[in-house]
Amino acid sequence: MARILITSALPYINGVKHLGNLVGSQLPADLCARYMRARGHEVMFVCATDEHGTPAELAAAGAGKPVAEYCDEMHEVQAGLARGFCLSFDHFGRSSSPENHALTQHLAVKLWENGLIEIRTERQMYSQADGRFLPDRYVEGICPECGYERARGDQCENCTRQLEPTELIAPRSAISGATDLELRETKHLYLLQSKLRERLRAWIDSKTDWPVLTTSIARKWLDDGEGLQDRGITRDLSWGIPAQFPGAPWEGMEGKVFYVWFDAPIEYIAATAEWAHAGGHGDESWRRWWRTDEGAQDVRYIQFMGKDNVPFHTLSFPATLMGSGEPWKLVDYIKSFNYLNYDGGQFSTSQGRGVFMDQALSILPADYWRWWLLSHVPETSDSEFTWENFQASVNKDLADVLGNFVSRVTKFCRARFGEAVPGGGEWGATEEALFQELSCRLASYEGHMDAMEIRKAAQELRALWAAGNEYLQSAAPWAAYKEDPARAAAIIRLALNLIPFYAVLSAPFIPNAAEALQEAMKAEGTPWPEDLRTALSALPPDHEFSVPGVLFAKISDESREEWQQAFAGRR
RNA sequence: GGGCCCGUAGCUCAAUUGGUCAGAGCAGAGCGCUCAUAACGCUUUGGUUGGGGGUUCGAGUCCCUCCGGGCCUACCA
Repeated sequence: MARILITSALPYINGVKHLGNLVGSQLPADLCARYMRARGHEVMFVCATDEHGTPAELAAAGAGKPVAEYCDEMHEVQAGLARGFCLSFDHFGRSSSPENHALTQHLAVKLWENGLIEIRTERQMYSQADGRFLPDRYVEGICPECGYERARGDQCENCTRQLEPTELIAPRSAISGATDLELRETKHLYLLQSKLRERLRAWIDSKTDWPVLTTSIARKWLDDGEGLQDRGITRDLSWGIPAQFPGAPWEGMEGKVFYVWFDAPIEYIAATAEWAHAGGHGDESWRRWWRTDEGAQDVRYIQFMGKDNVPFHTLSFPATLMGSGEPWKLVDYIKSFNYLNYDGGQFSTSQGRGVFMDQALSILPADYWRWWLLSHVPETSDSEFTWENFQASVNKDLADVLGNFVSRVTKFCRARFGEAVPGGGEWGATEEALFQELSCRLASYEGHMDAMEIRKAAQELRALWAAGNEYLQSAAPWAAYKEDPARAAAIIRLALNLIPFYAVLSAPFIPNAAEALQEAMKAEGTPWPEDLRTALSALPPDHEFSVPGVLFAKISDESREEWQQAFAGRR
């Protein structure tokens, strides 16, 4: 038994996330957590809402609420959606928690003591009308290069030229449109990542099993131009973790908070502390996951995230932990994902294009989405959601291959033998062939899951389901029943035993359906099949069961077309 | 501008990292079965691997070039 620490990139507090966000971190992380638990490993799976930053403040203002209240509400919304999708977090925390305040300040102080933080003075656009400093991309104006009127302070979308906000002609606030912008001096803490460059490089170089996608992004940042740049880790905002020593002011940092990207990954640790406190456990119970001097030396830590998050997880966050000089657990494996596109384009929050988490659950059960999303997860390149493909996958894989298998077996048994596992008869060569195939495919499934090759695992799982149908076809219990009812009983006994077997194997992908199957077969608590023959004899003769209702209803062409229209986006 | 990734059957994706005839699922065609959600099983059609050039005994895989798509470029998160 191993100890596995799993974190998913934190969903930003600002609004309901779409399916592309879900499949890019939380869902595959949940698959991993469920699988690892099923294999008997001790798992700590944490996630949280990422609540700080300018967009949260603006969204709260837009909703006419204090930002704390807005975050309270949105956290509950996101937590509810996470439950709806059966995301099995041990704890779903908040980056605004007291635990994160304390830990973020603690780490900043350590970095300061180690000479890895310094105060720098810089000049930044300030909008009097908005009463706030504006991040570069919140300043809009005319591009000095091409004359495009809606260029942003970081880059002109039209001619792709990189800009400074001060270069814009007729700059205005993207928030209010105010033009009374002025440059003001402001002081900020900078994390001196450049001093940690060689340590980070050595660490990245040691990760030989990481995908190219991950290491190449990290190396790019390490080596591009003048190498890894120091990074400002504070902002002039009111909502956030105050940039101060624990309980004491930090001279020059009055009224400033830490930058959201400094405190967000620290929340991985803090969320584990939140878990401990919520459960009444002592501090040692979370520290054994995160401190290599307090038990975490044998922990395997896996992070899940979209590719846009890679630089922060390969460089900034490790720099924070390394630079503290304290023995914090660093990530062992990063599983990063590409993007999911929607029907020939991108998901768009602003245009309402694509399916969002709340909408998805309002039209179909979570398992349908989980199966499609996981079996099409953008592992190697961007992938594409189409309604036709979704309908075909759900109908074929879930309804026809798995659902119908359960249906035909249980109904046949009920009609011929009643709702209990029939005894008698012998297993022969046909069953031997099935055992051979199942044991081969099971090993392959486990191999793919261990390596988190999710698409391949899904393919293998489907093949395991299909093997049940193949077996029924070749054993033909309906024919055997006429000549030799005992033989038919033996066949059906094995087929019935396949149902809890499938339930256990499928649970990481489709937990609700798996549970329904276990319940119907009265086989709750079935363990992972360590020995195939034992597992397929688990339901003994006379064990009662009930015929489950339709496990997966098919998606009709009418529904598909209706949804296709409904989610195509405004305009 | 710079960097990275991708392009394989009508569709969604594989191909043990340069090595047998480029494989699966879906869709299409044919046959079989009748227990089942008109479900299942078997067989089968379909590819000059985006175009062109090169290296090699051998290229989907490496190099060059062109075409098409995507991502990153550090103050959105």
